[in-house]
Amino acid sequence: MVNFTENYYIQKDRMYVATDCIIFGFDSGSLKLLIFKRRVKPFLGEWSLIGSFVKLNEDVEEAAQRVLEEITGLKDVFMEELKSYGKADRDPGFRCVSIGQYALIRINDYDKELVEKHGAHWYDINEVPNLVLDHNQMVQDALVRIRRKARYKPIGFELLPEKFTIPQLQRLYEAIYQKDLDSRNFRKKVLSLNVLLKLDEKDKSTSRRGAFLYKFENKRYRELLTSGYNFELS
Amino acid sequence: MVNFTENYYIQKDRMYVATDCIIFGFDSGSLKLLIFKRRVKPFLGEWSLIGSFVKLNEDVEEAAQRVLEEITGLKDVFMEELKSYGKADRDPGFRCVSIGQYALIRINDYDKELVEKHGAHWYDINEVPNLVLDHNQMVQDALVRIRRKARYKPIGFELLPEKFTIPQLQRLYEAIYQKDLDSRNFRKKVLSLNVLLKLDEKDKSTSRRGAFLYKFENKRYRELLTSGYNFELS
DNA sequence: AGTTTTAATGGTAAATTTTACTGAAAATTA
DNA sequence: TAATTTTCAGTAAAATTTACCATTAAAACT
Repeated sequence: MVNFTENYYIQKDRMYVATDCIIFGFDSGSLKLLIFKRRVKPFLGEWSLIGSFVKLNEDVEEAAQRVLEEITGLKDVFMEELKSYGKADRDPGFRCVSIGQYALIRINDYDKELVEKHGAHWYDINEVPNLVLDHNQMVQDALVRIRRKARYKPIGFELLPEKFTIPQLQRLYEAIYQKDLDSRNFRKKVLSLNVLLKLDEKDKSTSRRGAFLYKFENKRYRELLTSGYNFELS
Repeated sequence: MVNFTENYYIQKDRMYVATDCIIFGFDSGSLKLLIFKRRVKPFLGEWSLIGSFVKLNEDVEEAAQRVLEEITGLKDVFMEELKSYGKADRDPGFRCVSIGQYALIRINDYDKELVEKHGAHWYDINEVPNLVLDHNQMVQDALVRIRRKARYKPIGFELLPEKFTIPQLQRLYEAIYQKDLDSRNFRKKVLSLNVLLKLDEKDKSTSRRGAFLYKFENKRYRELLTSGYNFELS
């Protein structure tokens, strides 16, 4: 919510706008959330999402991208607004409306040192500890959102490396939907969407036989969209 | 966005939060939007959504309900957050983040005099004039949202009178999805959802034969939800 | 070298859902 | 009482989803 390292001088009779990032990754078959141990008061030592005030001359979206880059070293991360959190009493110190934004990142791309420097930790989505303020609510809302959105927009690919196998993709969707999928039916369905490019390479890290690698063809997807196509993967 | 009748003294070096309401109704087979001719500077005489600053001691949601009640006389209207509009330069006068909220109202319930007193007008969704600031964008975003959401949540009923006929419901969905639906298939589908209660009354205002009236059973719907049911109406 | 093991694939048949379509019933108007 | 209009019921074809079996490719283990 509020990053006091920025040394703002807070005034009680003013409205502030902040943004908080709900950062998701995918690893070892489950969704992960990146959270931070606060190093400043208030809430020193407690777990929290990462966030910042929105500056007067800065777009809300810019603020979120700025925070995310400071923490992960990544630019142009997939990020979308979740919703605003606008209860008058949500922050006991002063009045602040926070705009929640969820980010999907490829968990191996980020700058590990940078992340550790900020006291961050990846938590399995089912083991997230208590967070400050309404941050647990934000996480739950974000999960509901991506579970819905993954059905009709290809956001899942933001969580995978550029090259991935069908079984990997399936494990991702199983983690998102929290249910097992039939591998043959999943393959049939996803390939029928016509947005995956099969490569000549195999990934042999997880199986003996090895599985073919694929790429998501964003350009193709956008073209199809213009002619009434709709992505659907449940 | 900003209601200057409230006589705020705006300061350039501060952040403000406002809320704007995208108010939808349904009448004569099409979706309508309630907009206002501004009676104060700036943008005097131009069309605009209705909105207000969010007060320091007020939830964002409360602010929206307050505005809506001032204008339509209605309390407890169905309203949900759309998204925030946070571009730094969106308002030329000062820095203001607006939280867009869309409301669905039963078009005959509102207080006509009150609405007229505020210089308001219902516009067909396809004939909305130029609005101030980014308000046209808000309307478009809200339309996309309800077109999506109507598929999986029973929000449509918020736009109809408590008692409605199946053909009425169908015309509503046709207006939302902008495509014709087969009446027999629509009826079959909607009745199979098990959330409509058939009444003994008929509505004869639109046809000779008269069509049976139905009610949406919210309680039933909520019960079904708890056991893995999902509403879907396309 | 051959057998076992394990995950990745290709395929097919049953079950379910969606789509397309015809016609009768109920009331009003002429 | 005939014509008109809108509601509403049922069924067959088409498409999609689901539930399975079988084969393949490569590594691991005799």
